[in-house]
Amino acid sequence: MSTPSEAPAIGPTLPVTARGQRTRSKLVKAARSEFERNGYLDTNIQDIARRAKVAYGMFYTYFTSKEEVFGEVVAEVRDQQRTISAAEPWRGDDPASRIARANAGYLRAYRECATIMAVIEQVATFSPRLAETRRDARRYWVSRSEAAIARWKADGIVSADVDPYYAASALGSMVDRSAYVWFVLGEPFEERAAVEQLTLLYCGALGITPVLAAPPRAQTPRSRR
Amino acid sequence: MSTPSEAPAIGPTLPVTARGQRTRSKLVKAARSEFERNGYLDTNIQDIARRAKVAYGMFYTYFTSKEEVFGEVVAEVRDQQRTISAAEPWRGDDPASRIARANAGYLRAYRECATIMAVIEQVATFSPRLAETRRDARRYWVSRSEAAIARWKADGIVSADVDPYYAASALGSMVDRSAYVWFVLGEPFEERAAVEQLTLLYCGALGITPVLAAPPRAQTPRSRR
Amino acid sequence: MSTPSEAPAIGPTLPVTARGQRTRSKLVKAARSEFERNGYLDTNIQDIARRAKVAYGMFYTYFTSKEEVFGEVVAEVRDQQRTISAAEPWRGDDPASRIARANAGYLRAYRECATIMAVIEQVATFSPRLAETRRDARRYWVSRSEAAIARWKADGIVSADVDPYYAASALGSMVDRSAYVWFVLGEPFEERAAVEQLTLLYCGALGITPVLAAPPRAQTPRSRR
Amino acid sequence: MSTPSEAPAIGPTLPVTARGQRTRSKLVKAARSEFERNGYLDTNIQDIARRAKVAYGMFYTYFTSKEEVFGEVVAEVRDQQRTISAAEPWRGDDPASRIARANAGYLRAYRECATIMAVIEQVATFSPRLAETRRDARRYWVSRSEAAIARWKADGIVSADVDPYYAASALGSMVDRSAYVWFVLGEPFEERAAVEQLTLLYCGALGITPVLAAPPRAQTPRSRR
DNA sequence: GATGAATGAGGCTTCATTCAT
DNA sequence: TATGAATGAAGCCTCATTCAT
Repeated sequence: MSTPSEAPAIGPTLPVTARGQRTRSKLVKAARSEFERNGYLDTNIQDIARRAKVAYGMFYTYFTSKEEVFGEVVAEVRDQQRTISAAEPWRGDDPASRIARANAGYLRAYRECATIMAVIEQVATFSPRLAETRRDARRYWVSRSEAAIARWKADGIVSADVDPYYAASALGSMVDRSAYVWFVLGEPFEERAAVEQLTLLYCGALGITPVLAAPPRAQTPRSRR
Repeated sequence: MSTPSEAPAIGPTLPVTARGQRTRSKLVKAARSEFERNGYLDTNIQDIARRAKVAYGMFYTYFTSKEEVFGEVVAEVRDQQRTISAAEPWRGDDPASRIARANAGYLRAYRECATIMAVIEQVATFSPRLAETRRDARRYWVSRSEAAIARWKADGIVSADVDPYYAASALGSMVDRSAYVWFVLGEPFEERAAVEQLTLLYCGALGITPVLAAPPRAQTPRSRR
Repeated sequence: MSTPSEAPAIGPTLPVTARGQRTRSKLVKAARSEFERNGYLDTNIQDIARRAKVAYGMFYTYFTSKEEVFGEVVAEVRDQQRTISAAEPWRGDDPASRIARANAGYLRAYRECATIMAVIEQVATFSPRLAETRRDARRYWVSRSEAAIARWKADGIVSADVDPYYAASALGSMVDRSAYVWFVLGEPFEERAAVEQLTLLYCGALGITPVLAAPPRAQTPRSRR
Repeated sequence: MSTPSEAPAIGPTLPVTARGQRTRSKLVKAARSEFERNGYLDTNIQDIARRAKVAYGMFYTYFTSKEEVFGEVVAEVRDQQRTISAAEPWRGDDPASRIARANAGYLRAYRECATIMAVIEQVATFSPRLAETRRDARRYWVSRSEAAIARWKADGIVSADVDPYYAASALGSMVDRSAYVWFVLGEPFEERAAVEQLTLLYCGALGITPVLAAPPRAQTPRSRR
């Protein structure tokens, strides 16, 4: 392994011609497919070029390294997920509704990108650069949750004992890790029930009394074990 | 040569003499150190042998591959953690006390092995074998928690809406991932407060009214960001 | 990494450009030279690349292993030998003439490739694949001889006691092994006399009365110890 | 590979004690078994020691190298074969009977040691030392045959055209190689018929009229092809 | 831009042989 | 003698990256 830390954030040259742009984007697509199929470590440049049906050397015309193209893929994934979770329908303004919507959106977005998420998780364990990126993303939504919780707490909706920072961090970990455990590790679950239970737990943890209409009882998936 | 045939392929054996045992354990220790220092991928056999101050080939006298020593290290870590969390003092028989004790033990054990835990997490992302091991371990404690929650639910201590399986899984993820985020990723936190808040969230999520004596208010760590 | 999965594993391909073709054939030539100089076992990839004046890794661009280039060399040798023995002038249609021509051609072809033949013999002792190839070649010419002998036998030219299969096999062995003993092991002989005597023995064994004009007496080589 | 040429012909020290002798001979026996099972190249010292149930280092107490122990095995094989072929019953004093007896004995001896003979053939292709040994043995029996043929020729029993040296060499090759082809390569044959046909061919080649009683017709083995 | 050949360092593994006990 | 641990050179193969055309 090696994680050069000084490479520019964007490839050698951005393509000028339309043909160049097409080639570059074929490479990104191919890279994503290969990463999804074989993981980061077992994917080599040859594989990517081959799948993109592009000459080997072409890769280095647009990217300086495997890590760089991976960065591109990650950015793409992030956009995709943002779009997906943004598409989650609004459910109401009360905390429970917001939490439910966030959880549903998160799981849905995760599901759509589960395969590549596994790889991102993998790379984050050895690439300082990607780890940093992920940490930044994490901090962003933790601080948003923290702010919301703090607000709710000030409003008396959230239990006074709750520390907004720890709560945001820990409950964020709960949702994020559950998605990984279910979608990536393949532990048994049923998505609708999962969202509902996560929301129930999340609200309960904060001391929020859900305004939800009586939800259907969760069905423990039978296939597990 | 060309056809190894269906060779017996007798791999490395456990050392017979005291000297051999010393050497082998020097290798395991060295391997752990190197893994902790450089991660799994950036550690090579040469490094391990060098640090153990034995000849290169010695490694293969006792292990067949890097993955194999790593397995040994993991087993060692597991034992170490079990010992640590078992040493956590008893706090009471009620659910909240048990939960608090489990969380405290878990975090403490994690803290002691944080560096190698990062590496284990890394390897689990690409080694099916280790991933399997981890999944087994996870299932074990999830099912234990599930059983406890189910019992409490039957006793009316836990909210009727809670599904024991999802709760065990998600709350387990919360604690486990929080430990990773704090100890490995280095996000700011203070252990005592963390235990307390995790417990609070865990209990709240289940709808348990803590029997805890009035706890000191959690201090949001200032150093965070 | 640990699981190459059921990878497509696209091996080396034939070079597309003229330059690549040149390099590839430099490698084959170099391989043959090295095999001839040091034998199969004592030739390593480094040697081949060095002699071809290309980078080490280049070898693996065109071949997967030493065994593979060797196969190429063997094919080349086979072609060369076929060409040589086909060039042997016609001597007549009678059995003795045909036998004489075949023997002369065989020895001549063997002589031209004696050094590499020694290596082929070597590899055939431990490479099942090459052994198979050789066995096939052997079966081919044994069955051709067998057919001829059977024909001659039917025509009353060959003794009735002779079994065509055994005769073809054993006399083939005689010629083949003699070539090895003389050209490879360096036992003393003189080629013209050798051809003549082999033919005499071959014909006599079959009970064929040679139509040959009175041949000059064979000269036992004096240099033999 | 490496074939040190200056090693002493006999191991470091010949064992003095009875126990030492037993150990040494266990090693030779084990070596032979391993060589037979895996060939020379794929047999390592560890295998030999393990099979002999003797400590690894013990090997070097009695032998300086793998090649040396192999030499020992070869000597043993040679003795065994000599014994076997000497046991072949006498058939008469005439050339045909002597030839028949020699061929029968040769094939029988070869059959008994076929597996190790394959290995000896293998090693002879890369070990100058063993090649030398074999060449000596070959020269010995070629010159014996040559002498016999010369005698028969002087007696007018063998055709005047035959050159005793070439005849001895070529017919020796025929028998020797046939044994290899049949016993080692596994080409189809039936031993009794093979001996008979070899003898027929051998005698015919020399122009000897066999005195043999009318032999049963050879049966071409049906399993071939 | 495009192509694919060329480079060579780096890591893994084996195993004959030597040595300490 | 016996034991088995220790040594380290040697070879194999991969692949990220650079270059010539």
